[in-house]
Amino acid sequence: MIAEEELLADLTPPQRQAVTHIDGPLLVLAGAGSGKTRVITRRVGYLIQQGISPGAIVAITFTNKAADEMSRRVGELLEMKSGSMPMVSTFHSFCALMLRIYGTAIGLETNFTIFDTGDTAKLIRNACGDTGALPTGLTPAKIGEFISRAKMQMIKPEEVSSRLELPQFQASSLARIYKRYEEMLLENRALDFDDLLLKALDLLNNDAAREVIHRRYQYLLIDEYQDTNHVQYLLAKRLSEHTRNICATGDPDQSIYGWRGAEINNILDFEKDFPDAAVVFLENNYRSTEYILTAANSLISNNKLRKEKKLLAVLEKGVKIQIHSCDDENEEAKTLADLINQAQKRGSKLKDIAVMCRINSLFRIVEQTLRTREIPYQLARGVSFFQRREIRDIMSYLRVLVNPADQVALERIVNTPTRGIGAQAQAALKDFAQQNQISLYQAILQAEKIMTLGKSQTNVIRFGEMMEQFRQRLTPTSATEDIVRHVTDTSGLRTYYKQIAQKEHRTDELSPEANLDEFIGMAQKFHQELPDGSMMDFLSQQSLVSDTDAINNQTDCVTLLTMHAAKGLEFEQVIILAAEEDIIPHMFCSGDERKIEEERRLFFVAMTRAKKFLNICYAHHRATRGSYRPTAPSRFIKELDPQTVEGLDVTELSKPVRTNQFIISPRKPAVEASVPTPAKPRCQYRPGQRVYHEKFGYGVIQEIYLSGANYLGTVNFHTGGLKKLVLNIAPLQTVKTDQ
DNA sequence: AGGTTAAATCTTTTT
DNA sequence: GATTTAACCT
Repeated sequence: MIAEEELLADLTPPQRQAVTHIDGPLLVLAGAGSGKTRVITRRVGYLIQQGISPGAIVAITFTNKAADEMSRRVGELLEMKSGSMPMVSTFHSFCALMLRIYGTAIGLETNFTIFDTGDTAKLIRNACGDTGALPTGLTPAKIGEFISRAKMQMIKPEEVSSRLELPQFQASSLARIYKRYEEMLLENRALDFDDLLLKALDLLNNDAAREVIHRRYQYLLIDEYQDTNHVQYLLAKRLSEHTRNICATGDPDQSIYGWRGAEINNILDFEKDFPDAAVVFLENNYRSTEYILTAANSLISNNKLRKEKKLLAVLEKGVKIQIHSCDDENEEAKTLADLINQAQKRGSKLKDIAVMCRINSLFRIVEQTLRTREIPYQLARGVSFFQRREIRDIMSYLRVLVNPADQVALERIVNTPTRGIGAQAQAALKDFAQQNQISLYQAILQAEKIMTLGKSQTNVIRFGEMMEQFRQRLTPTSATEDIVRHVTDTSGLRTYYKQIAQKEHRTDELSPEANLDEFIGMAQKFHQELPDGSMMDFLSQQSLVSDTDAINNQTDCVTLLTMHAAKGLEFEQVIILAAEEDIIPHMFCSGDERKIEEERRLFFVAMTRAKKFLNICYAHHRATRGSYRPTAPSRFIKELDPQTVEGLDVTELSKPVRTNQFIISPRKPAVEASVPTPAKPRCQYRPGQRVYHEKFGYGVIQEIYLSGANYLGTVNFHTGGLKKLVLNIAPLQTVKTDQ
């Protein structure tokens, strides 16, 4: 245990004030890069140093990665054994844990499965089938979002039409689907992400459970408080009401999850909720150089609904922000690769560079370019691994073992790999289950009684026996890793995917089988880190991973991430791509000033991740969803203090924001195809038109121009990219290009 | 009727 | 660009 002086030695007065505050509510308004993580870590250390039991402390972070990081730092600080560490976790993980331990108090089966968005969509699809209503124009995913929003506002199915403004024809069917969806969750013994929070709240409203939990946790810290939603707010109040020891840290200017129900007012009204709260402002920025901060300040000051505040620079002026104007997304990707090469020449490490984008889909071209230029990169997409077919398959097996009521998982694996239990057989099983009021799994175990199964009967019996055998292996003492390996090998999954790979003779490094092995590796790691952890805990952990969790700080490569995923991180150099209207701010905002302010905060978050170098790129044309369109630079570029930027052509910013017409590139004179040009060959095509080419398939014409006696044009093909073609004769003819 | 192919439609961010 | 729907062909 280290001495008090050591804990406080290198802190500024406000930091010290936050760290040494022990009892009663505390609000730390910490600007970007103001040493917030350090303050939280030290405060946890200080509390323990003052004799508070580590087990009485809960610190809530926004991601699991942040939780691990903080845990590590606290451990380092106090040189503690892992056994007596404070709880550091995300809201969702913490709630899941409470529910696993105390859930029986509110009648919850504690082996519940956690349903992710994919499972949820499946359930909604089924719920629509049952209620016989799929509202037109709504996808299961959309309905899922709607239900999630309703749940976070604690609106019950029967309150949908009265508490939400919806057209009547939608309200009633949505309410019906929502109701059925909730029933089905119950039947599956499953909780969705929202349920984790809601049931935890139920738990805290239960006198017996609350008393135990209150006795256990005496000090609550919540980071990124500006991004908590209403239910999390209620949880926070409940969790701290007995001691009033609540410490919230955050920054209203970094609230970027409003679309997910986060309420910025939680942090703005903290002092109303806790009138005796001590408030500490951390305004010195120790991360970024002055030019970057001045620019960030000038940007964010455009938000009208905001408390005036400034980030104060501590570091030197540094380098101005570089703006890069590019022709299209290909040139942008080239610029990016050049910037990275420059940084390498300068002596920077690749892992100190981040490439940020508003939307994931824009990374496709970037990835291609980085691969051809042989620049190693990592994409912050932790969840995508768990979306893969083979991973969902193996996880479904494990889920059924832990929770046989999990019908979504069971339906997935009953005929994967194919074992002669087809659609009719599955329907027969479901019929039998419904008639006898038993679960699908129980029906499978009673297959010998179901004559309607016909030829499939023996297959079903064999499947049931196999699953039961797996279940017997799953004892509290069995190693998770062994079960995962055993199931992968004996269920037939491995051979199934091996065969598929052979048939398609694909030899990519990320084969399904390799992914299965990687998953086994994850189970192994889990078992090493947590020898007492059960399969249930393993599955819980895997379903609550986030994109940011996948970021690896060890390997030396460029990190590609969305601006949202960048929250809480910092890099020596940040390169922002596609700073264009309709991308950031996203077209989804459509003039809604509050939404645009959130987009501005998002841009602010992205900028303030940079320590020394900040590059902002935009293109004049961009191919999105197959069609090639002109774009305009983001209004946020115009809002940056001109003194802090370099390479900006102001005239480009004053161009008309958007037209529906094709803008003719000044460098390659184009001819409007509709304008008759008498003595010249006729052109039957025009920009934006969809065309078919025998060799390249479908594509969209980008521009047309006259070259000698022929009309030439570039066409963006869905497969194969840009091609130059002769357009005045049909069919389209390819010409040689330098591309 | 079933299976293939063309056209139309929808595009954010994530625990 | 991906996915879903409509249309077409055998």
